[in-house]
Amino acid sequence: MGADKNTDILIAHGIRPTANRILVVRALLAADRPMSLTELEHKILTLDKSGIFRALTIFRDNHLVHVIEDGGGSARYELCTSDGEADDDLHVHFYCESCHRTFCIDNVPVPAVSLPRGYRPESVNYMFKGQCPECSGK
Amino acid sequence: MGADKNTDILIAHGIRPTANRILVVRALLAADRPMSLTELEHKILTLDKSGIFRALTIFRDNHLVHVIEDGGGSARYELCTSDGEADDDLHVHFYCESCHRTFCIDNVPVPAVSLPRGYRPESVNYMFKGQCPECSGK
DNA sequence: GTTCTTGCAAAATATTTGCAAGACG
DNA sequence: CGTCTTGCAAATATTTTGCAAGAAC
Repeated sequence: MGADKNTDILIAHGIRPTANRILVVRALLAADRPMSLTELEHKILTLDKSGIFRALTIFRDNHLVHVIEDGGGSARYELCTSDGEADDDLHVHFYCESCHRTFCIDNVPVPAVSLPRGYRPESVNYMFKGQCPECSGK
Repeated sequence: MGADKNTDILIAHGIRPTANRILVVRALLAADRPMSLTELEHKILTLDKSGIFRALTIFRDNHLVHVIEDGGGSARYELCTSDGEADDDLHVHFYCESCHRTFCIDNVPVPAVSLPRGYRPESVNYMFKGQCPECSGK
């Protein structure tokens, strides 16, 4: 194992741990909610958005991040908590239409449904839209 | 009631039935799956995309269409089958990553979950991504 | 005539790619 | 040296708005 936790995460997923990729992993770890490309761009000032995008693309292909579409017209990325390709750490998300943040409802797993014959699902996304606790009280 | 079914749908939702809006309703009715703005633009040649967009915006505000985000980076619209604002006609959707179509899984309703206190959901979206029957066989 | 709607253009936002220079093995 | 990565720019794609002309009430 390497000396750095973020480095280990990358290596464990078969991704070469370059300096930029470690920055992206760190930013995702520090965030407590799924981040959009633009949000990451503002958070990682030393790295161009195309660099972040390419890192995220690799992460997605190597099952290191989930991609979810919120209702705000942009994709969001969050680190997978499970190892491997199972993607079995899925939980419900909530997009607040007032503050435009996307929350993880960590303790609410995505309920399973069975699909008709022939469909081969590879990922699933259960997303609410509405008012978050902070905004619904205002 | 008016003479035309599409006109009636619009009036029933409190939307003035202009010629362009009737065209958009007709296109949505004719499609058997949720349509993106671009798809509708190609289908309705006589109407500019901003006109379609504004019609869809009104439809959404008046609960005549659902908006779902597929995995392909664009929003899709489908007619609500229920009346009123209940939005209780929700079903699961499936986005095919090969042919980039979005399917309604009509006979699979969205399973309910309970959210933590404070969240005020207004809509919900349960979306699979993967291979559709047609593409998974290839 | 006042309000609503339309068409065109263009702004705003988001995503993705080309390419040459540099880093790495 | 050959491959992978980076940074900058720019091309795409999508969504949204401004505004003047026209239609509806």
